[in-house]
Amino acid sequence: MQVRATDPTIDDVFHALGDPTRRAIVERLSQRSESMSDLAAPFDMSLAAVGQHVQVLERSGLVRTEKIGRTRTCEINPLGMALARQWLEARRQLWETRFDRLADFLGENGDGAD
Amino acid sequence: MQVRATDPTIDDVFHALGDPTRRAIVERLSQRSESMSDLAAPFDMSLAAVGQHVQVLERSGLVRTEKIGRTRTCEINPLGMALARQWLEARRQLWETRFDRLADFLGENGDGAD
DNA sequence: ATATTACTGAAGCGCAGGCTTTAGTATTCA
DNA sequence: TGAATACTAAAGCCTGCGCTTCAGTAATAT
Repeated sequence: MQVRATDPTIDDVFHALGDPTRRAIVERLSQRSESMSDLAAPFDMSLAAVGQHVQVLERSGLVRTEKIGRTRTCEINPLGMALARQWLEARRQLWETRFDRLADFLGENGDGAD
Repeated sequence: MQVRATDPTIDDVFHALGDPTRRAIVERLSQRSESMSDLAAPFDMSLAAVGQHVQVLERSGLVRTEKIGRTRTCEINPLGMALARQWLEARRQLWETRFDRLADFLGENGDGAD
């Protein structure tokens, strides 16, 4: 297989999570690590297709794989999840800060003045 | 405009966040609410294109809009962010629980036995 | 009333991306 | 050693999606 060495970007992560099949793969692997075939079995598509999804997930830092003998084991890679969480958290903080400043403003000036 | 009444799904949210332009829109709106034209100005694409992105974001519960007179103001809708965060958090908990159980197992059995 | 502004709808174009199939390559089993 | 297993690489198909343009509507400015 061999997946690129460059660090995953936020774009990689969210693009990867944008596909429902890939999210389903992440959901499965969150519960237990699995071989390619076991992972692919429940999906209504070819093994090759699932393999392509796993490659995308690997490049995005959401999944890590290791090949031993002829079977490749897939497991969750926390890095990708962390990146996604950080992005969401940063936006939330910006937005909440703004919201708080508004609340402060209303609290200082408009105290029960209706 | 008029965006559908049905509740946004996780699929809606992550599909919406999968596009870099839409994430950039969310980033801008996290800092300040903006009219359509102001929002679109910095992007290297037509107003219509940005409008389509805003529709997708609205359906996904990431953005809320209100039209007053002829200008439509766009602002962050916390719902979409919350959905995304919840999904990530649920996966993280599953994965961390597994990790902890492994640590417990190693702690109970393999204490300094190398 | 006319012109300008601010969007909105719809049609169409081109390409990325998800899937399949086929044909491999290792690895393990008998 | 030959057969089966577990992937993997590559090519091609086709749909969806991001974008454009153009035409239209409604609100505001002159």
